[in-house]
Amino acid sequence: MSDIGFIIPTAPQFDFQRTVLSHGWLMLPPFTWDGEEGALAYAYESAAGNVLRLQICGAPDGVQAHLSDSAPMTESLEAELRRAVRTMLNIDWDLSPFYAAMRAHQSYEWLEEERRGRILIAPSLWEDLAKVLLTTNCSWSQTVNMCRQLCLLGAPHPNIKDCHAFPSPGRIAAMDFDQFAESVRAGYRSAYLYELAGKIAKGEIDLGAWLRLDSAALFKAVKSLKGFGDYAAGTIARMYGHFDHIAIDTACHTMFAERHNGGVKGSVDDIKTHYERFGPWRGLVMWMDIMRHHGE
DNA sequence: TTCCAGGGGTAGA
DNA sequence: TCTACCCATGGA
Repeated sequence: MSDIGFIIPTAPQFDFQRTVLSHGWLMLPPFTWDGEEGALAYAYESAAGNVLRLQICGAPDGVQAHLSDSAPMTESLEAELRRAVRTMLNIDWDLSPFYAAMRAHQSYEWLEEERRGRILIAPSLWEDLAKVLLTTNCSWSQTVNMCRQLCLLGAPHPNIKDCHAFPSPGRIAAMDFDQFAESVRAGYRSAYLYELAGKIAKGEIDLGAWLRLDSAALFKAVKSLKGFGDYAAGTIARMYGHFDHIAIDTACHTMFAERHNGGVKGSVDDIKTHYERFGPWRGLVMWMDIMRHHGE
């Protein structure tokens, strides 16, 4: 038990900042990112129903986490928070086989050198599903806006203004649909989101079981949800450690055209064919290509 | 005004 | 399986 939080040791290949910056998730509440301090914060709703502001920073040979709102840290809460941090940063991924496989390919040395490949996710699959749905068929700025509005429906922090946890499925399911849709302003996506929340709340979907599925089964399960197609299922699969699908969206098309296809837009089959050479790592290589391309 | 963004559902061939 | 057409929203 400690008021200053705890440290989770990490393997040498782990890079906190690279993980946080692995995609746009750090911009979506209840995450906030302080780039100058290198601190990631997350409004976390504990199993006991308390909303806490969890702050996570890089530390020598590990990551350090603490509650920035002086909330008391009990032993069981610390265990819960440790699990959440491990999940969010995908700390338990072993990327050694990925780096080893990529040594056979030219122009990808930077992956291992820069310890890239680890991806930031939410503490719950429900939250990631909801967020991925909010990336479909809209600009990124709209995704951020919709997510912000969605989060306002979550349980509020007791003494930090405008700080809410991500809304639980039950919290959404308990709302009137029209009120929900008017709050989130997610267009036709609102119905898909509301339906998903309802199914989880009623126990018709067990996302805990989904976490134990293999790549093909998880992909299929996500695609069975309304509003989730190849892109969304591939994105979720990638975030949960399965890289044998390519999540093709406009960002992928743009990157592929400019980086691999002489500025000409390629077909979906062109893209799939190009990445086949990376076998089970193809989905991760494609995403790293996007991130690399984006950073240039 | 039209187009489009980290797409996807559906009807009809 | 493939193709149109439709879907709410907000910024350009």
